[in-house]
Amino acid sequence: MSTKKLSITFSRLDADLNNKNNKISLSMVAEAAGVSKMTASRVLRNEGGFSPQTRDRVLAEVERLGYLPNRIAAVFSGDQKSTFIGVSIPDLGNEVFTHVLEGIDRKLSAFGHQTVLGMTQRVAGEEEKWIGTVLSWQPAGLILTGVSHAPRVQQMLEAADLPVVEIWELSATPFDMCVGLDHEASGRAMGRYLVSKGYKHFGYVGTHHDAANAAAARLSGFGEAVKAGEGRLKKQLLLNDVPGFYTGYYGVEQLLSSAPETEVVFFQNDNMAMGAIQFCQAKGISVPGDLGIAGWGELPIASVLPYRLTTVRVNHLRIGQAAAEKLLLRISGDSVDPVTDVGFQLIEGETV
Amino acid sequence: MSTKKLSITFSRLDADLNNKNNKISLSMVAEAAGVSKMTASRVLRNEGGFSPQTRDRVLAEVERLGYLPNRIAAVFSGDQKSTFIGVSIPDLGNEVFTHVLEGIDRKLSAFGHQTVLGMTQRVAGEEEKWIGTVLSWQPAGLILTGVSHAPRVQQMLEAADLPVVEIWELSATPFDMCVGLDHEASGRAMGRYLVSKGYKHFGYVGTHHDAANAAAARLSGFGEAVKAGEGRLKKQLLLNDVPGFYTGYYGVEQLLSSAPETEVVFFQNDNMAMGAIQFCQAKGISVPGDLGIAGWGELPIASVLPYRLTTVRVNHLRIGQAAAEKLLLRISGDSVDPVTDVGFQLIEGETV
DNA sequence: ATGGGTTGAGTTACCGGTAACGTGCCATTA
DNA sequence: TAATGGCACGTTACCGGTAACTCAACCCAT
Repeated sequence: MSTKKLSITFSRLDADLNNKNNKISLSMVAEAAGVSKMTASRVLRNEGGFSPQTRDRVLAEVERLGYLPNRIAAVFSGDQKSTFIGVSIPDLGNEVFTHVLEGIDRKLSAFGHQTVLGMTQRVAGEEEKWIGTVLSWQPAGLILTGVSHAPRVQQMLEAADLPVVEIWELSATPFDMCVGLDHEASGRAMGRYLVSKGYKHFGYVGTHHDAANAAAARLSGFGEAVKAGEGRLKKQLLLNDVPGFYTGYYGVEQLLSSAPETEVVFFQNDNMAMGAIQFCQAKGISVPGDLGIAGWGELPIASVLPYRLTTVRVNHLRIGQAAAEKLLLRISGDSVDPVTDVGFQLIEGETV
Repeated sequence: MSTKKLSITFSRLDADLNNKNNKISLSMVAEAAGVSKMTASRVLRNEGGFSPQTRDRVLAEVERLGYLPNRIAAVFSGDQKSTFIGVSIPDLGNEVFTHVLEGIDRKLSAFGHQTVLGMTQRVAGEEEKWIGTVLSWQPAGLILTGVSHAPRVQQMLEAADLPVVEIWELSATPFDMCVGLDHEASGRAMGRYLVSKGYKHFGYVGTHHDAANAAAARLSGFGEAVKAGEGRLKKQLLLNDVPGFYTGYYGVEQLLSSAPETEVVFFQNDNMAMGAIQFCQAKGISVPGDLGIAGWGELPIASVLPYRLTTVRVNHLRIGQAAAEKLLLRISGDSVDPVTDVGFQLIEGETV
């Protein structure tokens, strides 16, 4: 009996004096409720092994003291994994990825996970650095944009041994799991469609920025289809700038001045295509009469046009959701189909 | 000497057998390098108190074993704060906030912090729940959108005792710090401008969604200016939908059918204004001849129009950057001006 | 030769939780 | 009645680092 009292006294000192911050800890709650912190822990995790009265006393003290659990400590002690999911996307300026991100975060947060953002690929080597940092926080999983990573990234991911979803591009041999679409096929589809429309002289305007690999794959598929259709891809313009309205505007201007015989231009994305349309309006070039214009990615913004933009529809939100779903399934131990192809859809608009 | 060997042997057992995951821990590195883990810790933090030879041996083992530090443990042991910054924004669908977020993340990541995303305000009470969760991760600071929070949120923030920046709206008495603009003044400015253009019959179309308080403040300022200018704000339409093209399109249709005498409409944002312009084009209503249209927020997308949209320019990126800067300053202990007004600028376009 | 400061370590205790195990107490049951 | 078992807790040890302290060796000045 006397030992017990001594123990309580010590516990009080421990709980009240030793916390550096003035935060309420579990032992303080436990002490206030007159139980051991293990019992308090059991109550909070609803693990069983306590009486209703004890439960009520503990919960009352939690409420009264405004106790907030320290998840850092819990992770540290427990299963060694946090509820963080690291999500790396190249850029938020690109509207496409904001939709992907939204899809991801909606799904993740619904299941008690937190998105830790990483805007990488603006600078080379940034992804590698970011992955190192985020791994040091013991995340439950990662979602990475793109399928090509630095060799050291591969190593780190293997060592970390956690679920990883690569999104945007598709890979037959993903590192772990993969959600995206066949960009090359989408470019090919657009190429074939434009060939079928009778065009002979093709142009392409894109950038070096962005998820460049995916765009390059689209261009490759496009070029292939054009060649197969006896057309000529006269000019491929790759600007060193972000893909947006302005790059589209000036890109098409530049392309037309060096290859005026171009009949139709395929753009890296809808934003650029719309910049081009604005250029044509400003210069009195009729679309599609004088010049055909095709975009990629079907942004809702394109609906501002009085006519429908010819483009490729991709369900961005679904990419994000599917990626998050795969990750959650893997985390909960279910077996998961490693590759999901969300596909694409050619939108036959009125600009070609 | 024999004691030391024993200690090493024990340490090996400890390091190799006791780690649940197969991860490399600091003690394993230390053991491999033949030093204590404290020394290894000193080397890794470059804290001094070790010889160059020891340093090299430790770093070599770090490299060889692919050691990744466990920040969770470090935070737990050390100063009890992580490098996480919780960022709550209402919605990524709204392009405005993606720019804010980009500004935040760029700045934060440059200083070694991680953005933990929270998409709240879609559902009431969501913010409160999110704050509880994110606080349990011992973040270094928070950035919250909006200045009105649930009472429990106030309590939790006070208890957590960390830097908080409220963004978007301005508050004379912020919880801690504040970056934004005077939405009411911006609405008033637009109202005055439209009055000065000779309009008498005004309309407004917005939504209940979104950072509703800010939009409501704009409407309030707008209505005040209209009244002061002897104009009449005939119709205020508040839709229960997300503010975007479609809501703009159908909103203006609905407004005109119930108040056809309206001469000019102020929209909650540029997206809606552009939807309205599309409606007008489709219906043969001349802008600004038959109907004036004004937006808010100056989205780059508005540059697609052959004429410039009358709107209010806000430097979204700068809001994010300024918020991040304030937070970083506070974290590093500097004194910070609690309120930053990023201002706004009326863009006199060609749509009124 | 002695004392004091510096240098390069090692030792101990602890952060706030949780897993694993131990321990009274009471109700059953053989 | 004694053995048994389950319930409601308490104890201990530990996660992977770091702060604070200790300690031996060495250098230099007295």
